[in-house]
Amino acid sequence: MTQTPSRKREAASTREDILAAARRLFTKKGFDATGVRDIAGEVGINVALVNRYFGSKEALFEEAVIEQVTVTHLLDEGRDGFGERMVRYMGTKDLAPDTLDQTLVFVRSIASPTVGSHLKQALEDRVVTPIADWLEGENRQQRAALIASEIIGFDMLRRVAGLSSLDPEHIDIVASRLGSTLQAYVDDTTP
Amino acid sequence: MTQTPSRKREAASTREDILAAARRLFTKKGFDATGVRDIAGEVGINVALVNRYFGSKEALFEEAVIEQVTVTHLLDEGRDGFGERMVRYMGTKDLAPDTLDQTLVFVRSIASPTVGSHLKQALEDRVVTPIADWLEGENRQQRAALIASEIIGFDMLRRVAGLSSLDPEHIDIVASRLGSTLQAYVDDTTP
DNA sequence: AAATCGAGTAAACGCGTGTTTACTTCGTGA
DNA sequence: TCACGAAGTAAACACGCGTTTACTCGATTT
Repeated sequence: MTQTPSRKREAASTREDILAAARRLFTKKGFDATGVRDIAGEVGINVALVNRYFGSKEALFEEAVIEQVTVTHLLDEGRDGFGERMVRYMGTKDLAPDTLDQTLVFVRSIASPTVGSHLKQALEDRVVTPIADWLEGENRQQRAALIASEIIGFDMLRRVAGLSSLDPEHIDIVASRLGSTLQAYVDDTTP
Repeated sequence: MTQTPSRKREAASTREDILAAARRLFTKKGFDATGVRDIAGEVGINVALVNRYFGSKEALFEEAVIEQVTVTHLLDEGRDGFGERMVRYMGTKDLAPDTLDQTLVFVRSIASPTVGSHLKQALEDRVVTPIADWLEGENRQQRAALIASEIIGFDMLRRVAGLSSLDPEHIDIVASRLGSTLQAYVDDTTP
């Protein structure tokens, strides 16, 4: 009597769909505020499949987010002009991204009792330390931490807190100021 | 048969105790991760009293946290030497405060579906705008937003993410760098 | 064509949450 | 002194969460 409207029936692509939906929702609302039923609903599948494929919501976060955290692609273009390049990249990002966004997911999940510590570890191991290794000179770890704090702080206030004075239309003012600040940390020159 | 071990029976001081415990726990774990039973347990009262005195957990947060957000006391000493003074103040704060800490409660509650928007409004109205009014020259709103982003970003990575390279023992290196960066925003000089 | 095994579903479980209701206890003013 | 109102308690309510169990369906394989 009750017919079951079933899905595509392709394990691999279903898994990828879950990962994609998880990245989108974790980015948008953070780990705690995102329910597994939200994710399943977005994909159009039953809730049980999430735990079937990933074991737990926490393990899904690990694979969908933590394992994707990287910063090396931003360092490839070298140290020259890093500051302004970085600010322009960060300052013109879309306010409502539909893919994994590292700053947003970090800020919105860092307070989570479940995955907060994992995010801290990822920040140290996969963000700050690679930046420190990429730098030259002394006090690399501190300078790398300061570079990260500037970028995350800026991105947080613009896109999470929604401060309109940091909108892209004012990007030129911001880019020259914040950009030269970052560059000073990169070059190890006192500004 | 069941005797009820009752409390002090003083409404005013009980209310204050709830406020104090709420500030401590909201600071430590954020709004969503703090339960009303946690707060009541810390005070040593029944859960029902929280809603009795404050109406709801959200209203309690409003009175305990939002209404307390201010930045004017940091601006009283004037613009000279603001940068280094600010960094030394921020950089030596205790890692586990037992009182309301604005940065911690902000970062740990900004993703909350319930109070996140209230915190954004408070940041704009009670932090950034007062700083902007305190500044001189052009582009005050942007410079104020950048000052706030530097401070919050630094405090976030040091105390929320727990980056050890930003510990107080390295405060001198950080203070001269981040301090002069902040001062440049205050003085409106390109660094 | 029948058997098989994995993809997908439906439904419930146990738990914790914020909130509310009904009751008990105590200090105080007429 | 005694009743009245406020302070506090106990217990349940309704709901949403992550997770698990039992089942159905359907494509592939022999």
